[in-house]
Amino acid sequence: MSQHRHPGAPGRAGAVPALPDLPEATVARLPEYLRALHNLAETGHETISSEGLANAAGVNSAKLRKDLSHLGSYGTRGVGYDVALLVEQIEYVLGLTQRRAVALVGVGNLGHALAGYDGFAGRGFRIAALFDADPRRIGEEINGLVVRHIDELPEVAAAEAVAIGVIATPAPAAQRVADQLVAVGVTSILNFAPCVLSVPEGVDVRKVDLAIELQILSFHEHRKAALTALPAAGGSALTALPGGFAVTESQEAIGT
Amino acid sequence: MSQHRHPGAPGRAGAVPALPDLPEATVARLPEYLRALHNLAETGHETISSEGLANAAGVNSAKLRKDLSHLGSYGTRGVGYDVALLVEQIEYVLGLTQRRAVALVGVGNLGHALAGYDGFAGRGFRIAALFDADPRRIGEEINGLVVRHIDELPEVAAAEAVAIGVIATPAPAAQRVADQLVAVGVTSILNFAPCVLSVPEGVDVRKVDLAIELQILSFHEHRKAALTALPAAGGSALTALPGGFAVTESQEAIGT
DNA sequence: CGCGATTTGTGCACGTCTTCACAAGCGCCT
DNA sequence: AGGCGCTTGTGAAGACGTGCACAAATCGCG
Repeated sequence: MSQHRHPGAPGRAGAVPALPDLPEATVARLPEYLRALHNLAETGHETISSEGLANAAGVNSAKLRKDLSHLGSYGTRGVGYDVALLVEQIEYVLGLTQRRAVALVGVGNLGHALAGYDGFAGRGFRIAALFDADPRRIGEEINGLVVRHIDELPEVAAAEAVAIGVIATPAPAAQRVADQLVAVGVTSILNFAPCVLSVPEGVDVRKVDLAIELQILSFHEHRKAALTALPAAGGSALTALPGGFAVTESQEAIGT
Repeated sequence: MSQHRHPGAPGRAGAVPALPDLPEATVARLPEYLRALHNLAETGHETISSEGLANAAGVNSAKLRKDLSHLGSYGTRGVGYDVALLVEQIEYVLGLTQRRAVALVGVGNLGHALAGYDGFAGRGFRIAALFDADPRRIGEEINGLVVRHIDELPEVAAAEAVAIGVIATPAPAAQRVADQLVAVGVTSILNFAPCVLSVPEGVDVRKVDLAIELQILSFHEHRKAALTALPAAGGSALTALPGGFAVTESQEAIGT
């Protein structure tokens, strides 16, 4: 490789290929690749093939190569990818070269856990402040941070340059909190409340709903049970049949 | 509608249209529709148009109609959907007519929060048991459940008919736990540990990684900053340009 | 009873994502 | 130096998901 010195380095090196606009599906996978690469780096690998990285990240190797090709050509044919270089590239593209400040709103059950979760610091983020609306929670200290009242958001957000807001409140409070976050200039929100947020254009919202994940699993569980209960039936016959297949319900303990 | 009485009712009614195989994207949205429908039912709506439900669920109305059409025709033209009927249908398809037993492994920071989260009970699930490997945690009571040692998993899983496992352990322990869950017949796993699990075919794994969600947001944040910093530049010029656009980094507090 | 307003269900076209398969490139060994 | 094996990067094809736009169906009203 002719160019072994940071083709698109984050820091001061001039030649940044700016941001290619990546397919959204690719963006969603990059963090997984990054995690896998960090693991590989710790276990002493200096280079890794697409096959190897794909396995570590749980994806198809062709997909991985296409994903990485969108960032530019950082692999070497016959050898693989330089782990350190790739880490640097992905971190740059994801905007992780600076530690982003996160404001966490809602210090209930889940909020507590998030505030105490140490997985953030190691992955490019810093919880800058905790907020809640319940007076009884104000002043409480969690993991070295004091819980402040949500009305103090404007001052704190400005002082800490908060870029990302995390909502861990009950659903009824979430929209109001979202509005407050948007009002202080936050343009990215991670929403744990089970409700839809409406935000102005330009603000990104990602939603994580634990019950929804379980319900999706439940569907597949239901489906697997139905399939094992009707081993030979060829599908087509099932579509509109009125004859009762009440069986599908009873079968719960699966293959075992 | 000629057939207004539960065309594919869950319970004892015979004529179940079995499970149509839904597109995965549709399955992922059904829980959101379900939540919205429950809200609507509580606010007294008996019927709802695709437009109304789509708004409540945060999706396009055509998409919603197409999704629902996969379950069969449960709407009335000129009127809309019967809320109660639709709830029943979706709950049936998702396999929520029975309360599924969930085993939660790992009662650390996050596990504690999940164990205390009351959003599960109302949405079709029942946390049947808590497990951990740390002897200091065994015996602790959370939300009315006692933490047991992971080695007791086989007995408990059998007694409680556990169908779904939730892994909230640190990453290094996750694969081992997954193996143990699979060994006792669990075929659906929700994984909060930041690592890839390998499981036999037929076992479904869904992953939730908080840091990944933040990193995806970070990317968009990075991109938005880059765009506002280069308002007029027409994209094409940026692709390979060596001239330094170091600006892209500094711009943090967005629009506002 | 018929008509118009309303809303569902869907055919179609388009864009995105995935996967295969292979040429081009690279390093190593002889 | 040359050839061989390995791995990347990508063209092309197919699967999948989305959204428009409209025909078909239903209700309510005159």
